[in-house]
Order: sequence, then C-alpha cells, then structure tokens
Amino acid sequence: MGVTLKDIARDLGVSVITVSKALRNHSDISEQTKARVLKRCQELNYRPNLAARALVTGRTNMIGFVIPDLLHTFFSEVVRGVSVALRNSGYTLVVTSSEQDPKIERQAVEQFITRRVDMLLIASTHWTVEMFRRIEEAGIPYILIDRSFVGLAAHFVGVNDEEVGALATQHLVDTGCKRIAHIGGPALSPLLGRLEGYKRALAKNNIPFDSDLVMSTDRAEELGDAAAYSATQVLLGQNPRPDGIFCYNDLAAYGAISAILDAGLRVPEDVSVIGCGNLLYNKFLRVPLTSVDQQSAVIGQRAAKLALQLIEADQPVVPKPIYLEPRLVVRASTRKQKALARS
Amino acid sequence: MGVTLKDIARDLGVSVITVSKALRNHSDISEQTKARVLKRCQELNYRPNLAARALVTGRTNMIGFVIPDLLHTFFSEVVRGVSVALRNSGYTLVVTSSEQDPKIERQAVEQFITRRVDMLLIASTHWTVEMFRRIEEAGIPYILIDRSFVGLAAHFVGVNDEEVGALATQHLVDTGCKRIAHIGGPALSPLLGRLEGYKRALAKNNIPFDSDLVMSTDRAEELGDAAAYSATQVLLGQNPRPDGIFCYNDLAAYGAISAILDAGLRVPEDVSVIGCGNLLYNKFLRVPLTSVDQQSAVIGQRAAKLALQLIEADQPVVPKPIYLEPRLVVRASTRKQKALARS
DNA sequence: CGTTTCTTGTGGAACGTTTCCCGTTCACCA
DNA sequence: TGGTGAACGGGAAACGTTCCACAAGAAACG
Repeated sequence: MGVTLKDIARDLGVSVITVSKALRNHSDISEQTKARVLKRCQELNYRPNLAARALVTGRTNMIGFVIPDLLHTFFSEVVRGVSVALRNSGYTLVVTSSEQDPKIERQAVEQFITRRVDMLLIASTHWTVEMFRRIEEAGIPYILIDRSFVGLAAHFVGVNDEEVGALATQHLVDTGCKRIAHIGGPALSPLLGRLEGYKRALAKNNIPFDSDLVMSTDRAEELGDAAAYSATQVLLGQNPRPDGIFCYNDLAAYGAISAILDAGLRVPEDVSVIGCGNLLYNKFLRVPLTSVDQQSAVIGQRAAKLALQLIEADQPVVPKPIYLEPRLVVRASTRKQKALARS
Repeated sequence: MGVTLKDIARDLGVSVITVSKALRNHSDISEQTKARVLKRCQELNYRPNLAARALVTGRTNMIGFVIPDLLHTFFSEVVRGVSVALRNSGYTLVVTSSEQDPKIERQAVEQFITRRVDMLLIASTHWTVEMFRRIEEAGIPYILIDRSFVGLAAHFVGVNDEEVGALATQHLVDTGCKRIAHIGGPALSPLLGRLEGYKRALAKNNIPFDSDLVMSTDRAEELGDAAAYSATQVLLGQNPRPDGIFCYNDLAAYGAISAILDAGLRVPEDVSVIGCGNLLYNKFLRVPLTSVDQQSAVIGQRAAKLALQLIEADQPVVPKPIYLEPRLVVRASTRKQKALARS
C-alpha cells in the first residue's frame, strides 16, 4: 500500500540505510545523494511509517494530556496553549478528559502508558500519589498542570494559588467589603492554596476569620455552578449576610451570581462576586465577572516548552515547579463605588 | 524495559504465538492454557506494544478528529460526545484544532495520514474538495462533522441546517417580529443551509426577502463576537431597523446582544435575538439567549458509532448522511410578550 | 488397522525502520 | 610506496507482534 524506504532504495539503486540516513540528515551521506533521495521521496509522496520507527527507537513522538473537563474553558485554553507551542515540533498531542472522575483518569493514564507516550501532562483529580508511582515505574516523564501534590517531587506548571486567594480577597477588601465569604471546590491543591491566601489577606486587614463563611462544594457536576448556587443560598441566609464572595472558579461565580439575583439582591451593590480563571465568556454575563486571571495560555506554552526539554534531555532533570503570577481583571461584579480598572 | 510476549512464553514453556493467541481469545487455544497465560500476564503487568502490533496489522487503533476551534463550546461538546462513546472501545481519540485556518487544517490532516489513523473525523473549514481526495488516496475512511460539501459523496453527521434556519426564523415571526435580519458566518455548508431555511420561513409567512437584512461576517476572530457586533451596528443604523436577528451561532448572538444594549436598546423588547448551538453558557448571559439546539452531544455519539462501524466493515460502505433534527430552546432574548417555553 | 478429522499448538517469515559496526574508495602526506 | 584518515555507503540484526501454513496427537470412522 504505502511507499516504503525499500521502494525508494530500489528506484535509486542504493541501500535502504542510505535512504534512511539521507532523510534524517546524517552526515555520512553526500549532498548529492541526499538531494536525489529527497527528490524521489517527494515524487512518490513517501511517508515514514511511524509505527515501525517507534518500534525500533522506543519513542512514539506522542505527548499525552489528561484534563479534568473539556467543557471547562480554562482547560481548553491550556490545551490550546500546549498545542500551539507543539505545532511543527513533530510531536502529536493527545488529549483525554477524565470527566472529573478519578477512575476514568486512571484509565486514561493507563492507556497512555500502553501507548508509550513520550511525555504525560496531567491536571489530576486524584488526592493520592499512587498513580504517579505507576507512571514513574513505566518510565514515562510527566508534568503536573494546575494541580500539584505535597510530597510528590514532580515537575509542575501552574499559577501561584496562594497569591490568587490573596489577590482576590484583597480586592474585595479594597472595594469596601467587610464580610467576605469563600466558596471552594474539591479539596485539591489549588483550593488549599487559595484558602490559605484568603486567610492571609483577611489577617493582613485585621478581619477575623470566620469558618461559617467558608463553604466547600465537594464534587463538581456538569459545570459546577449548581453547587455554588446552593452554597450561596446558605450564605445569604446568614445574619449578617456576606457582602463579598470569593469563588474558587468562574463557573462557581456564575452560580453565585444567579443565586444572589434570584434572591432579589443586586451585584455588586449588595454582594460583590469575584471568580478565578478569567474565562472568555465572562464579559457576556448577566453581570460581567471580575476574575483572577490564571494565565491559561501561558501555562500551556510553558508546559509544552518544558515537555520538549525533558524529552530531549537524556538525564533525568530535577523537578522544579514553575509558578506563574496571577493578575486581577476587574469587571462589573465588584465595582461597588470606585472604578478600579477597565475590563 | 517492558515485558514482552517472549518473556511470558519463556516463563510458561509455550511459544510466543500461543501467548499472543491466548490474549486475543483465539479459538485454537485451550481454556486451561488461556487461563495460565492470562494469570502470568497479570502478574508481570504485561502491556502489548501497540507500535509492533500496528506495524504488522496496519491498524493503529487511533481515530483522528480535526475541529475548527477548541474554545468554541459547540465543538468541545461534540468531542466529548465522541470520546464518551469511544471509551473502552480500544480506540484512542486524537483531537487537533485548526484554529479556523485552512492551512493548519491541512497540516493536521497530513499529520493524521502519516500517523495512519484508522479513521478521520473532520469539521472542515475548507471550501474545496481537494484535501478529501488526498485522504481518499491515502486509503483512510473519513466522516464529515457538522459541515458537508456539495459534490462530495462522504459520510456526514450533523444537524439539518435548513431546518435550523426555518425554526429560528419562524420563532421570531411567532413572537411578533416583522423585520427579521440574519447574521451569517463563513460561507460553509451550515451557513448556506440556514440561509435557505431563513428564506423559506420568510416566504411561508409572506414576508418579502430583503438582502439588506442579511449580513455576513467573513472570517471569525477569537470567538466571533466582534464581527457580529459591528454587523449589528450596521443593521441598527437602518431605517426602519430590524426587530429580530437570527445569528448563525451563539457567539455571534453574544456580540449582537452587546451591540444592541450598547446602542441603548432593549433585548427583546426592541430587538429579539436568537442564536444556534445552545451553548452551556447561554443561561448565564446578560440576556439569557434563545437558541436552536444542534444536539452536539448526539452528533458526537452518532459519529463515534458510525466510525466504529466503518472500521469494522471490510467492504467500503456507501456514504449516507445522517441529519439530526434541531430543537428550539427559548430563553429571555426572544420573550417579547408571550412566554413560549421554559429555559 | 488404516484413514480422516478435530483440537491444540508451533515454526518461520514478515511488517518498515534504525543502529551498530564494518568496508570500500580516494586523496593526501611522509 | 606505504600508511592514514576522511567521506560515503552497506550488511546484519533487532524491535515485538501477527499471520500463514503446517504438525503432533487423539478421537472418530469405515
């Protein structure tokens, strides 16, 4: 069916090895021969058989990426960053969604190990380190994306989550909020960091921490907004009620805003809301959402760059986390009195 | 490094072939031997080398999917539908975005051909049939998703676009609109179908077709809302101005709504807006958006099912397009006087 | 008892590359 | 004239799997 090296070699009266070397720019082949080979390959539209190559080299030129959710725009943006950076690198990016299910995630990882990808990127929903031990046993290098693990010395690319929490909370303080609530998500590293930052910012402003103001929505459904909706209803039932809510991601903030409006209150006049992620859709919302930008595209680029480096390196590289700095993007949902910035 | 068939065979004192057959449930192996083999494979955590298998069988167990844009939720939903349906099928789905660029799309397709995927799914941004001829030459079966081609007898899964246009337009008529505009996108098949449906619905209601009311935004930028924004500004400048706008997708509708509100008009009281795609975010918008649902998830499922059928079939199968019926989802952006349905 | 048939298993080759190592050829130098 | 070393090229083996054809043995049959 396909054209093989053998065909080219026969046509040109040289050996298969010569053709193979010519195509890969080996130094032991004369320019003239190279040119002849290249020409003939073009004519016949030769395509190397990657399976055969993978068999002998042990490298597949594939990079696997496991994300929690395809519909969550944050991860789509990261994926896009990775794939743009990988274009023309010769590597194929294979993305699988775990649908936020640790079991599916594990299957996806197993599949990637069986496929023998050269590198694995993972935004994990696991809380334990065990799966990563298996990846290490299989000898596949990996990079954690967005979510890290204490006690796992691994490569990591993501935003500085404590800074995210501090930035968001401080902004609410700056816009005049006195009673600031926090809606968190699944107990993974971003959440813990953000909670830490939230506490730090409160302390800095001499606001006492009140655990009644911290809600956690355990496992996210479709978009994660419904859980935040009910959490917000609980918060609004308190007396006095909070006048600012810091949500662990933008989808949760969408839910929070709906709950506030449905309760007959106004955003931001009665309650300010801030999210994280700075999703593309934020500007179209009922109340355009203030958010902490996590530099999704940059995360993707940096991860891709690191991945290529690690693949090229013949020595194992000592892991060193890459933390990106978050940025505040102010929109209507927190513009209480003073306009602080433009969206 | 990895455990191979040979290791297992040596351990058990049988031949490699026997192990291979046992694992694939061939009938010439006794139950007893099968059990022994399976047990040992488990113990050693054997993983077949897919590259070697691909080399000899000529099948990679990979399915490629080229979409125009990862950030456009419609396609994410389709991808998700496909990947859910493919889970546990033994096939790996590889998704690549063309960023709406025909050139990148072509590269992506070339890469898939080189990878020798078993099947190709394509939501193409091309207007010509040439690329598909190349895919056919390479002997790879393919299915068109969402966008079809006149003059190309190919498998297709998508919504009935003429029905989409008719449904949307009729809904605007039903809610009292007299002057109905249409904002279209790139000149691909969905657009043409929807325009056709728009015209048909106008004719049915004895509304004359006015070409001034049809705008087309040529090439979409990031989300496609900015082009629609300016198109809407042009429409609003007309006298009399339209009182209903049918947008070719939801993102365009987001842009249209922004333009209308920014002009100091109300949605839907002054101008109704309807989109297509029924994106997940529609309910959170400034004005929750009425939309024609394109059954993205179902498109994905059907495509996956068809793909598996086509791969299994040893004969080439005669292409037969699969058209899904669109459904109307009414929200605030068209609720002029009478509430027609719940969102 | 010889022949056929079924069951269970094996031998050898093939898939298309790459890699290691060795062989020419030729020019140049001492 | 012999030796040295580039420069260029090839031979053989290997990677891990599957497929085609056939073999050994037992059972069934005439």
